[in-house]
Amino acid sequence: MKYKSLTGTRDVLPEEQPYWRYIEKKIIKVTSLFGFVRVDPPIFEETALFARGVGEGTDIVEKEMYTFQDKGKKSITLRPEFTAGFMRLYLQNGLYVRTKPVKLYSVGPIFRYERPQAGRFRQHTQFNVEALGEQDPSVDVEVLSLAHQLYTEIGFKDITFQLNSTGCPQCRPAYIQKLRHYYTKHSEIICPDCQRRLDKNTLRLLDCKVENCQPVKAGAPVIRDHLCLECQDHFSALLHYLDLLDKPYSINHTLVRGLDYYTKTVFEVWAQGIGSQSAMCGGGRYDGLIEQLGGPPTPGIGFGSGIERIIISMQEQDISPEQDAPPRAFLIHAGKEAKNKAIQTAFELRQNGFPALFSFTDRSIKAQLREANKFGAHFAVIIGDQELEQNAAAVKNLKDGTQSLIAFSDLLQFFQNIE
RNA sequence: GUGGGCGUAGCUCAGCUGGUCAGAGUACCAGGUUGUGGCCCUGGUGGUCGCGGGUUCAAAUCCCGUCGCUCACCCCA
Repeated sequence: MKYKSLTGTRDVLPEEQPYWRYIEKKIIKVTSLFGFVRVDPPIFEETALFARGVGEGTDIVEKEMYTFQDKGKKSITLRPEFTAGFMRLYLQNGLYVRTKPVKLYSVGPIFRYERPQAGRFRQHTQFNVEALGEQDPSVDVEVLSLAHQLYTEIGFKDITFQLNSTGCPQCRPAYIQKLRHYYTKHSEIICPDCQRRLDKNTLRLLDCKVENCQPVKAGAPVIRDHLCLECQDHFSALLHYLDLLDKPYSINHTLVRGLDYYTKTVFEVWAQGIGSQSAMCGGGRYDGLIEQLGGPPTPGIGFGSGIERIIISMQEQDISPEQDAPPRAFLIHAGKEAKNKAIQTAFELRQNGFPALFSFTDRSIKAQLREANKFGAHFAVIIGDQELEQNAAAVKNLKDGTQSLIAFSDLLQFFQNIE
């Protein structure tokens, strides 16, 4: 084979489609219950939007974007995440005049040039939710419980949030200072990666998995103890609401997220079976982002959830997507004239809304029946010389094996009565 | 960008101390009823053993290179 799918991309074959349709169905249901409306920003935007929106220093911007020049010499980037595009859409279309919060969602492909591994692809699909224009903690709960209900509806048991607050521009710098100071004292024992994080990405020190760093990590100052009053209040109110709704969470002081724009609330939902990647959902609040992009001060909170990871996790946990296979007929012919009749009948049934298939090749009745069975047909409609003589077809119910002769003129009605 | 593992029929893999080693399961096709499926039985189609080079009388099997895949790190859904 000369051509292969590119690294980190995958084909979704027919067998996997039921998962996709099942999840889409649940997304439509839950978003509508919560009053979120769908928007679809384009898949590519000008590069600067993502550079500013996601953050110049982030790995995504520094090394993971699919950036290229179009024929007009403009720098274009395939979206590496949804949020920046949502912000642009929100500002450009004046959605800020609508009643707040403006609750939006979308589903679509995301592109990041990364080394693939279990549960990670260069093209993956995200379900993304954003609530814009209101900073009350009840909006945080709105978004979190949407995620919770979605996963529960899909069939996951015991969904628990990993929760943290990463503060705001008022209180975070001081905490980072403190953290850096603490780690500097232990700089000789920590791993090389942590050495680098120390000045480049200080918060990420808390995320290190290296054994030797764990004792240092365990003694590190906790951000919750260093939040400003506003952030403290926001966090406790959020916890209060979660308790009120009985949504399980676990406060994770080491949960930090890789995008610069997060403020206050950050959260993830973890799942089994995605390799070392455990986040099925990740998001948080970003109260400064829109302003940073040139808009009016607008708080926001949202999350992204990887559909592929949801599917992997469903398979891991034996959650199968229910699929409703409508009954359908398979036309079987023996002889040329019968084939004509079979083809005509198939088209007539289809035109009247009843699914019908027929065999293209002139194989034995037995082979055609096997074919019918393989396609999951409910009925085999057998047409041969005998049937043609009687102007009727032998209709066999493949579920219970019964068979009866039905006049051609009654066939359509017969099948329409099935449903 | 870094490190480990692997590349044999459409798919999942066995064979890999070099010499019936080109195999199994599954899928596909056909037969087991003269016009009737699902289970079962039998047979068949199907492979440059990733690619290139080297060692050898002889390589899927050893060595080198190369491409690809995969898992993990970084980071992320």
